[in-house]
Amino acid sequence: MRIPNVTEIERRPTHPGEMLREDFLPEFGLTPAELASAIGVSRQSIYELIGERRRLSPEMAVRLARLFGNSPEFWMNAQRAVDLWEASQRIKDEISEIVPLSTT
Amino acid sequence: MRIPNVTEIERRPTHPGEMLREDFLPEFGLTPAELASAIGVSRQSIYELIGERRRLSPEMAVRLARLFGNSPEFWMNAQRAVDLWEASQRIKDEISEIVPLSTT
DNA sequence: TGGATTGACAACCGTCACGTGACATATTAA
DNA sequence: TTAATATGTCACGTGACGGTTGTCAATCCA
Repeated sequence: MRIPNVTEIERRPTHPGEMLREDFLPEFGLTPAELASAIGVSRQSIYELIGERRRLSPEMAVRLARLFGNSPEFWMNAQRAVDLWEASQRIKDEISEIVPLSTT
Repeated sequence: MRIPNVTEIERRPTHPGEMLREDFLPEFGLTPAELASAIGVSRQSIYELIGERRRLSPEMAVRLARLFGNSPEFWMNAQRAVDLWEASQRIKDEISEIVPLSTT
């Protein structure tokens, strides 16, 4: 069974902001404002993130990983999936015109 | 033997532009200009990339993957490593002040 | 020699992460 | 109930950055 490439997935992957809002904040009993002060960013940055109006930056990944005890890569994976999905959607037409180099 | 986290690596990880310049272009016998036209971007975009003056964008990852027959994630991995390394360096002091939540 | 290619530069545009300030609406404490 | 605090959103400004277009000297090559 073939493993689908991320660019082929039909539905938009889970935004890291949703993970934060749905899983991490409830699990650790944190409000957005508390999270913000805990990792040293503005309240607005957190609200933008959990509202999925902002991408998760590498800096934010490092901060969150430090607080929650997981890896920056964990957070970046989620964002990368969204980024690639959106990029693929956006330039779908141009991609199909790129002729893959034959590896023979 | 513990596997080091990317944020702990002392030296800057390999920039995807270096991979392009050192490995892919020679291997496939492509000039930067040829690559640019093959994937539908400006010459300048490629020069900036292989000169490591620009990060590899998700769109670029999708384009390169299509041409070279590998995955967008392959290209994004390289860029992510650089991003996390640079972010960690940049906010090193602030990170050490973030108190990890006890998971007990 | 002369045309095409190369690599670098500047100018410009649009997007975006981030902080600050403000404000109406809860929520909580006295 | 009233005062203080917390919440969620909006607007604004800034700096960084990906991308294109245009230019130009240097180089390659037919």
